[in-house]
Amino acid sequence: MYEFELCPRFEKAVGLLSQRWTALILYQLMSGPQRFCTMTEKLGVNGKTLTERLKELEQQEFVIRAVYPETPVRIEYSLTEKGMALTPIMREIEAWSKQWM
Amino acid sequence: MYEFELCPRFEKAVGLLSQRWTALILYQLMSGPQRFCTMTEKLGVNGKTLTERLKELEQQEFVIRAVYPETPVRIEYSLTEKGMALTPIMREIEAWSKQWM
DNA sequence: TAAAGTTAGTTACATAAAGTAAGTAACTTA
DNA sequence: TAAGTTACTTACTTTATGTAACTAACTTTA
Repeated sequence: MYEFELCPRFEKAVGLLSQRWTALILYQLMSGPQRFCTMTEKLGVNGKTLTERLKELEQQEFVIRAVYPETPVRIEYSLTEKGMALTPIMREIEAWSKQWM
Repeated sequence: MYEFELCPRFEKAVGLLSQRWTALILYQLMSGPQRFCTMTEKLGVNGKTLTERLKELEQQEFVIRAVYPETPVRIEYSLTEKGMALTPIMREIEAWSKQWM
């Protein structure tokens, strides 16, 4: 019934960034690999939601999960090339927020 | 209990764009002033949510509401300078989506 | 070697946000 | 005067998110 005249790729990209926490998770990972617990603390996101988001981001190849079988086990999340490519968007948001917020 | 180490302005900006529909509404308005009904049709957003979003965006001075007492009445929403300043962000999202989506 | 600690989650339940569909109000045209 | 248009609002349902306690695997300490 509705006409979707927007570019579907753009809509999909916005849909991704519009999901709560997703943009902040990606931004956080831009400063380097991070562990689960660090991310919950730094972002204030609850564990359940972070689990969901990281799984989605892993499936969509924004994020890689690396397991280091140390003592205790260390699991680190980091950005793929696709994820890294979001950096210019974040830089623009930063620039805008500095000027207008 | 949590440490928020992110720049609060950046967080606020991301929070704005992370709200469902907000980014698409702003993007839609970048192509010029729009009426309520046009926006519901083009975006597929329901009236209640569009009302809420437009009120928020008006309060935060991203959007101006103009009433034209014609027959029938015409109400148009358009971007303020603050709203227009979001264009580079949208352009980056567009560029990214073309390459990676 | 058993208790306590650390890490990365999961589960059950409560609350908040968003969606749907029908309704309202002001006005005009046929 | 009935029907149409526009811009919403309201009541109700569904979905998403949050909280807090729990599990599982492993290690350190007493």
